[in-house]
Amino acid sequence: MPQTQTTISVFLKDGSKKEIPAGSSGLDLAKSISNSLVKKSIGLLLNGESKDLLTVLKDGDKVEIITQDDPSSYEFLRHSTAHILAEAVQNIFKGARIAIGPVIEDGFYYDFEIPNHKLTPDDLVKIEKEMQRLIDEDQKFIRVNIQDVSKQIKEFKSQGEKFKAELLEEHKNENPTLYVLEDKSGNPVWNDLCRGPHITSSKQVKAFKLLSVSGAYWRADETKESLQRIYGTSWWSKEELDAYLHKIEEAEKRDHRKLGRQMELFSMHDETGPGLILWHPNLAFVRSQMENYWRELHQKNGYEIVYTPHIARTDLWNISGHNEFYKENMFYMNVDQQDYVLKPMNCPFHVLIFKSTRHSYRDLPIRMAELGTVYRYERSGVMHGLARVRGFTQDDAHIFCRKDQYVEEIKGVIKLVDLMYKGFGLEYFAELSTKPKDAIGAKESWDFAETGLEQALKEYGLAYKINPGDGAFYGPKIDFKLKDALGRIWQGATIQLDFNLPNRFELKYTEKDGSQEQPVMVHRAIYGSLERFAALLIEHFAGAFPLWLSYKQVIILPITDRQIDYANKIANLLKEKNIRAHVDERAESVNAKIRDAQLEKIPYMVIVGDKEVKENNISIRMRKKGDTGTTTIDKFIELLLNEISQKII
RNA sequence: GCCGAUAUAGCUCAGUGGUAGAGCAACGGUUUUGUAAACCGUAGGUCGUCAGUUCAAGCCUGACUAUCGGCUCCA
Repeated sequence: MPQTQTTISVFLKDGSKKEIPAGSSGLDLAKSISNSLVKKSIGLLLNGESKDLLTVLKDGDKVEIITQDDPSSYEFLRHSTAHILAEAVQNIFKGARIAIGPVIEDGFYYDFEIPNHKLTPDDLVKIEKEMQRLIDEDQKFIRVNIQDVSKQIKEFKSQGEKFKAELLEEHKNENPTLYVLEDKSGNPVWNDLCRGPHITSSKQVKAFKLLSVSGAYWRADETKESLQRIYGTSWWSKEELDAYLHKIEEAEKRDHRKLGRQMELFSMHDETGPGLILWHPNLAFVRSQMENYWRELHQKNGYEIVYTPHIARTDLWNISGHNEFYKENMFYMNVDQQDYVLKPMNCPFHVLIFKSTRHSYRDLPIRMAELGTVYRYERSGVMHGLARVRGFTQDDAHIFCRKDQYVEEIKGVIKLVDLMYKGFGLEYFAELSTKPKDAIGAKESWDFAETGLEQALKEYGLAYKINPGDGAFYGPKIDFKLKDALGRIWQGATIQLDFNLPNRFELKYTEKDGSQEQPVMVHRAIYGSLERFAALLIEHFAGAFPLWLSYKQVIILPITDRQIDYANKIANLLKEKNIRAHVDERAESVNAKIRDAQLEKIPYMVIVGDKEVKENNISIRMRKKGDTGTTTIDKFIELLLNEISQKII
């Protein structure tokens, strides 16, 4: 008699085998393991793919139960919260059409086309209320295979859901599924075309918040429909949500634009125009330290420093191709019936310097560096403090080398990047961007350039990620991303290969055998732009710069004006050692002086009263640690000089 | 550039059509202080710009400019 199989075997995360009744779902599996697991179970990692908890398991499946403790569980939650958002929006705004609603870092968004209504922050409150109502209704997420695709497309179209119809048409051969939300009595109340996976019930959404509204385009294409986007976040508990909101607040406090005003770092003015920065003394000092450090390391590492003008005749940009390919980003001017361009890049000038003498193979590599200020027309909506501006200074350099030197040169740049970032205590990681679709240049050039970059990364031993198709049209690149104190990512150094300019300017050098060869040209920047890097430093340190970058390093606070002379004497001793010391001579209480110094984020306060004068010592208060007691002036100077020279963070 | 919001004293913000307000900062005075804010007083504004509606506009309407949240683009 043939036996029907009544049990199946699945393999758990630890590799162990588990027998369960045929037809069991992931939830059944969890139940068979423990009750506490059931409570925390959210979804499955089934044979390496994220799946609903209710997915029916098959014999031989590898199953991992995703619980709330697992970071990937938030994708289930947030994606599902996005669906509830969409349902709520459609309940409130009849005729609203839904586009897409993906999970993003720490949250989600959903795009809508809402005829005749512009969403306001007040609407978010209303929508949140409706979402809460839906959550409380305990709606079930039911996965349904779309059997008849053309029928479903018709249905979407008849409902006006043109975006969903378009998406389904596109994915019709990928076993498309629909997620239906059912109310308590099992009646379908809403659905969305979706691959899933989802949580099982709306009730699992314990803590969510809608954060902002903004504009977006259908398929991120500005020629297509303009949509309204709602951003939100969602967490397993109120505590988690509060912690997240607190983190956002902390980030806002560090915003370099806010600190820029508070700490008198920089300003911008209507009279100068947008995206043009005025560096005030406090930040100008940070910049000069950045520049000095840069100069020192570049000179030590075989770079030669050059200066080039801010404008050049359009002729130059015609040769370089910028006047053709970069036109919409350039500022033009006409003087004495001559056309000039405000430089958007430094490279053509460096190329001209290279070209103005003949080069032997022995001369190479030539590494030419400049802190070059460039101007680029940026569209009006994109400016952002120091991080995105129209005038900025690049720590630019161009390396002209032979093919056989190329990999070593790239390794040299990586080493310099590593060295420079150490001075700021910054973590970073690398990304390799390869040939894009609209690339120019021969395939051999691209292959040479890409394999060379990759080889350099490997030989240097730096981990990297590949971004296929993300290179510049004229060559591949390595990007360095910096991580700040809050874990946020900033664009840092970039290394780019350029086969375009050597061609256009017909660059040559003489080889051993007398033949004329074209040099390889590497374009690189390590800070990227001094403006953006300064923004990063402000936010990373929350304005509390390390000693070597601080404009005011020490402030001396006499307790009464009897100690002013003594305070000035100490200030002079410090100044003799090139330590930037100031005296707060105001007729304020010590508490007020301390508070002001603390708000100014001055690293060291020296407090002197009658006691210190009598004992010829000083009392130190550190910005980070508070009162650290008394010490001698000599010891204090030694401490400071060490901290400065070591660039201690 | 696009979608949406905002623009009041140096800064942060209040002010729903009828004589422009607060706190901090600034300035003057008093206080001489021991580890995050002493006290009193003075001054400071064509309410982003330009037009319109109204007997009357910071407030309503429009255009422009800038900023903010995004999109797109990017160092």
